[in-house]
Amino acid sequence: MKLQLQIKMNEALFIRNPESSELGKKILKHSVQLIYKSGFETFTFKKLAEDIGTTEAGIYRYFENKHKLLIYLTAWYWGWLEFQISFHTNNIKKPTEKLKRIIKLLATAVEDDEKTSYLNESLLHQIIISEGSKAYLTKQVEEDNKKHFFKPYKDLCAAIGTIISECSPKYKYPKSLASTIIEMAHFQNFFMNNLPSLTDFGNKKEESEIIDFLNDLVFTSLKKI
Amino acid sequence: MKLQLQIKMNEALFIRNPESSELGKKILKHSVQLIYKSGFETFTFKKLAEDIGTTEAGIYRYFENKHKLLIYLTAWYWGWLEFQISFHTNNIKKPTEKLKRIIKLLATAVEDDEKTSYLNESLLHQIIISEGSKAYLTKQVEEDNKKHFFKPYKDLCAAIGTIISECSPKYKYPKSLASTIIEMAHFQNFFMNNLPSLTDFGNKKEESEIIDFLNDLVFTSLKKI
DNA sequence: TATTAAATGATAGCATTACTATCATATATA
DNA sequence: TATATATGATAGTAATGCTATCATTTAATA
Repeated sequence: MKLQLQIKMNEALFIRNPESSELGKKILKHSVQLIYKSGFETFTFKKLAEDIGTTEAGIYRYFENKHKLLIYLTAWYWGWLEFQISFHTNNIKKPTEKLKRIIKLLATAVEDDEKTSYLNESLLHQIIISEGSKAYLTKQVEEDNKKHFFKPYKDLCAAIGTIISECSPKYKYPKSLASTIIEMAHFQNFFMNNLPSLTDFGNKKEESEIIDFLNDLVFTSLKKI
Repeated sequence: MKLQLQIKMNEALFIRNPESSELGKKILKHSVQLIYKSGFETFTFKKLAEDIGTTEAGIYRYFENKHKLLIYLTAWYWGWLEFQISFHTNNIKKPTEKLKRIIKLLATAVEDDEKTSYLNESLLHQIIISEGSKAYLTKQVEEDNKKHFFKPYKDLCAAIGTIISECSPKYKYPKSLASTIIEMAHFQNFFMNNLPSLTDFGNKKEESEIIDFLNDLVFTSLKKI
């Protein structure tokens, strides 16, 4: 039996559901590959269409513009990650242990998940690191937020915040610490690989070091209480 | 006597030095205003030219493209901030006290500095919050880094890292903690104002709360040793 | 002061981007 | 078999991201 993981996406993110057709799935798959390869700035629907072997107009039937597509991809990723987290922390009682596993999941390069053949999670993870914050660092953030485009991100953050509070009920900044962990899991990775002098991981360049840093950061903050 | 603060800029960032002429200074001033008002994505040299009352070609004589201009503005800001920090922490002996003042400077909306009439530091600070990371979150980051475009940012980070090490010589992640403080001073501010559920500052929306959070984060990390 | 260099203004042009519209064709469904 | 739906093919348009040219103003220098 092959399980099919379906993440429920906000319908306002697309014009036609890309998961509902072959072309749609190709759009997702190839956009991830293209953005991964050449970055979001140089990514265009024309190049994507050529890559897929369809026409520009064909892409526009699915997504209004590339910004919506980026938000779609990031939202999908956060939804997928929250599932991963709930899966991998299932049956674990100790909140501190839960939090440790979450940090590891956040900071670790994921393997491509067979359950979703049209989205390469490993590449998507890299895209989130380099392009993810561009989804909300815009002037439309308020508008986009009103349409709940960032719900998966906020849900994940809230979930982590709750676990932080379970670890230390008196800790005053569970949500800010949660968003700090999420962002830093990615930023420290980007810095390590691109501007290594901004980190302490320049020599070995191993994710395990980022995990150690985040664990130290989080658990000293929580233990003191 | 009126002091004139001049920040030495990397010459590869511009074609013609914008600080060397009236038009150049107008470009800096108006680009800050325009990017602040409508965001970096919708910002174009054409709009900037219209705003100034010159022509597109005129802008291109100073900056190769808007990305270089953004890097210029961010580099200027980091240089300016490092000066602010060395000024405000001058004569302070205790490294922990230094660090506290730095966190405050990082997280506080600056007042416009009369010393540099052509750059509004207060608006620039907001631009750094919303657009700053776009300067390096690109595919050219390696190339740009080789040209030392991010030196002011890295210098600031290194300086803060050094102070962290003075506070706690055995702390293992001074540079990563430094970049975390810098980034979070800005991200938590952006979140507080735009996606408040990602923070614990949604009610009051005061910078002082971000400062408290960062102080807690940093000094629990350092004290435990 | 005359001469020359440098900076700006004005205009044109061109390839790419970011779309929208239309019509034909293939494919699925009722 | 009729009909809706998805895709393909092509065209077109406004804005973007430049580069080039020439005239004019301003500044530097002989």
